[in-house]
Amino acid sequence: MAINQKLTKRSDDFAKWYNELILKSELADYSPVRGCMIILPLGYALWENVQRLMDQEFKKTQVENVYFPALIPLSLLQKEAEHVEGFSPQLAVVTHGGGKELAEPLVIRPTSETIIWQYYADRLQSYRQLPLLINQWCNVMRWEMRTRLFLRTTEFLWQEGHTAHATPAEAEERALMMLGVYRKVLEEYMAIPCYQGVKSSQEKFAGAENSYSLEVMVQDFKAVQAATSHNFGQRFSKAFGVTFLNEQDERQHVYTTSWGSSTRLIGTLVMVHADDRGLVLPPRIARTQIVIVPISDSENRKRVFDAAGKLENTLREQGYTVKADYRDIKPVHKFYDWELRGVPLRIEIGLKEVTAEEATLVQRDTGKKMTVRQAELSELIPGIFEEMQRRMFERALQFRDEHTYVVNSFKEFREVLEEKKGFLRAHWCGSNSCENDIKSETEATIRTIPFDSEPETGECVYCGKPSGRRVLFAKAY
RNA sequence: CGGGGCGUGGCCUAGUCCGGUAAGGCGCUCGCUUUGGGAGCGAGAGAUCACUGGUUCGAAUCCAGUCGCCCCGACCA
Repeated sequence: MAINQKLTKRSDDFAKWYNELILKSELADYSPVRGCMIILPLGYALWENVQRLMDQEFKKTQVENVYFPALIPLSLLQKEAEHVEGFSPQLAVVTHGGGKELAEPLVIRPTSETIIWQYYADRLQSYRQLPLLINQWCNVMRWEMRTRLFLRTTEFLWQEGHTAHATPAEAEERALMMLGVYRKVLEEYMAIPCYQGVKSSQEKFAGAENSYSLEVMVQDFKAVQAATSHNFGQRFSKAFGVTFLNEQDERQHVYTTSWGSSTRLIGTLVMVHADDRGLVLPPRIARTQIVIVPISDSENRKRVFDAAGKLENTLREQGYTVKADYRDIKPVHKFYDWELRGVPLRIEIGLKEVTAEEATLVQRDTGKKMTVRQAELSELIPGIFEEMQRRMFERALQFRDEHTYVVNSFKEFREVLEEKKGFLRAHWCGSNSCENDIKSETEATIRTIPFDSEPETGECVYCGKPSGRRVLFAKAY
């Protein structure tokens, strides 16, 4: 029970605030294994909502769900050199089974490209079977040196989509299409504004030809990569021999993509919207959209509770997720409790309201309080939620834009990063060495080369060589 | 793997310097009074003081070692 607990302020200690918030709001808890977490009902409900919305969007693009095993023979992983090199430091390996040492070690999947393309190598034969569009919802493990609840855990839940195409253009189109799906879910449902763009060659996924990502600014001005989409070209199909006969009766390797998003989204949601009172959840993603708090003395309890119950049923019939809180504790405890848990709308109903057939509404994001006639609720609430959803997005967007700076020299780069933090739009010559030097000197990395970055001649902020466009730098989680 | 912090009822902490057989607050259970921004009184349950070894008549406390967790950095979604 998270009653009577005060939260560290964001401005005092952001990391502490974040951890306390996750634990106190009961999104998740620590587990016996370092880096693994227990996702509690509230956290899991948010994940289920993300899952449901995303799954619908995937299916609209003809993607079907599958399930591949969690255990992958080590040798399979080793077939794509760059891929295994990228992942080997992070692998969890099973060496024993049934009390005996295994002939071949099995890795717990860090991602499933290898086992999937190994399988389809023999199944794909004709262009008529393409495109292959599959996705799976599962857990993966990547051994992390440093973990953080939701944002980086050793085991996490995610979806990984995998597609195979007959042409490079189709693969590219699919990689971008799925990035668009992620963007829609983040912006429209989670109220999280995203920068979208392509990763620099050093930041891209192990084995990918091109990686795209959504980059989000959270309240301590750092960047979170919220979702990624990769075009692998023929790298995996060549490593695993995934070929088909095209319309000209020619044997050809397929072009593959993969795209993923994870429970990290929950951490991002928290870091973008939550405040010093607790979670702030957008109405479209909240587990409980409306909480009803009856307020009464013992004399009028039945009357008030009955009215609250009636309201609860009405609102539920209208399709909202509603919780009426009949616990025998002071109303003010319930206020703090549900604020901590981020419920978008609270309806207070006491003798006053019952008598006047009114209801008092309090909006979580602004704290705005208003008293309205109960009869008006059904037409008012959709507007309140729509406005809240829009307001939360706009607020996050404004925050992000206010902390995104255009810088033109390395001196300015360092100063702004040091003093103002946030994202930096700067020219970059495209060389790995400048990227690396900037990283080692400032901790900032190229988060993305944004799609909306207009061509613009300039000089690399580090070496002064010509550059054709600005890229986005930031310190990242 | 480096740097820092911390392990004492479910939670937060005092007690550790200076050894004497575990204390307070919160929460929990029961009863009564309360209920519009963190209520009150009464009764009660709940602890191998992270672990192992040592010193001692006696260890939460001293000594040695081990383990675990969190935070900050290097690796990564």
